[in-house]
Amino acid sequence: MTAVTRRKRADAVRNRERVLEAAREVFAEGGLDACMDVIAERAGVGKATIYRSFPTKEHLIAGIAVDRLAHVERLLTEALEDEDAGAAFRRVLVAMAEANAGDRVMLEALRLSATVPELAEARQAATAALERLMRRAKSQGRLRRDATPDDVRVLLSGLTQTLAAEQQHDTRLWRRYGNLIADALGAVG
Amino acid sequence: MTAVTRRKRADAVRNRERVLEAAREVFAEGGLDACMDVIAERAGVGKATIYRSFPTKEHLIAGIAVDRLAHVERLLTEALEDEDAGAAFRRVLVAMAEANAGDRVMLEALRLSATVPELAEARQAATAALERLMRRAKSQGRLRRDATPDDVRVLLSGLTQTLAAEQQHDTRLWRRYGNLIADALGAVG
DNA sequence: ACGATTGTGGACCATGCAGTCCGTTTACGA
DNA sequence: TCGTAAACGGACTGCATGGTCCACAATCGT
Repeated sequence: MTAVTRRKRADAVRNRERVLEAAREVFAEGGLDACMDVIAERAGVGKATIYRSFPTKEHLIAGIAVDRLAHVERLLTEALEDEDAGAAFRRVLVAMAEANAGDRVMLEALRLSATVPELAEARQAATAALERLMRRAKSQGRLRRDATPDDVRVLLSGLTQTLAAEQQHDTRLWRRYGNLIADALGAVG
Repeated sequence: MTAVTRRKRADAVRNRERVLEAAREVFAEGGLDACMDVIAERAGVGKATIYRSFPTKEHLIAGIAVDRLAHVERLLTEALEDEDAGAAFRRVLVAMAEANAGDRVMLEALRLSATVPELAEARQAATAALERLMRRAKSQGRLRRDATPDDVRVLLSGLTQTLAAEQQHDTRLWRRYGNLIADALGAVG
């Protein structure tokens, strides 16, 4: 019963990273329907190895989404420092749209937050940050008063799915749509 | 060699209609991933019967999309009669958003227009009508000059996929987003 | 250096689904 | 009414894919 705690083996850690990276790429290219064999191959790893780090495909997807959400939250938190909340809001929207060029995973994956608590938590945090930024922009009269974080999610998510499914990689296009959405929500900036 | 032309059997015609109706319902509820067995069951028909009218699943989907596109084209053509093209444009957008509540098929199906010529044709016609309406709205200064029919498609399509996937049935919500998109494109009306 | 233990990979299994086959049934025309 | 050709339905096939198993290999603590 001497519970000797051994640290995780080096190859295991390395492979987990490789899998995540490969999954990001493959899902970005082919959507969430991409199959596990392809990811394993791209990662240069057996299929079973994936399942040692992620119990199901959904967990793998959620893992990626959690990372991206954390990134978005960081963006939002920084944006809160900006004097001009309207401009900051628009900037974040455009940045998110740009970042999602070729990455259709995150917003599509949010439906898993019912299944994966870790994801639900990350989502909660990001939403809260967005909420704060939007409140500030409204108080400065730079945002439609009835605009909600959910509006952002719905409009961006749809945009992402559609453009990504069409293999659209032109960054200017994504930036343009980011701005259109900002316009829709009445962000002056 | 006496080529006696017999008219199609009544049950065949009836079943084709039933299949289309069932497919519309099932796809609307579960998305295009819904499987053929379910559609057959819902239509009260054997699976093979579906394949007698539609050679592949894609053709079935395209069949539905063609109908809807024809409807949209009618809407657009009527809208062209309106004095105020800006208001008419907004009205059509909202109508399309409303009509797509619970029906995620049409815009998602457009990618099949490469495969099914009939669909490509219907799409072409609808796009042309939309183009005319938008040109008119621009000339009246009621629409952003850089707005394109493709913008409408991308924004609406995304919206549809996202809201429908979330089983959102509140019509007011769809109407609201239709208006948001109209705002994004600078439709004054 | 070496044994205990953790990790690996690819063959394997189970499942779900698009599409086909064929013996049976039904509508049409005379 | 009756013969025939068209239509039917559900069992069946083939395939793709998520997930598991286990004999073997790499790693870590001593």
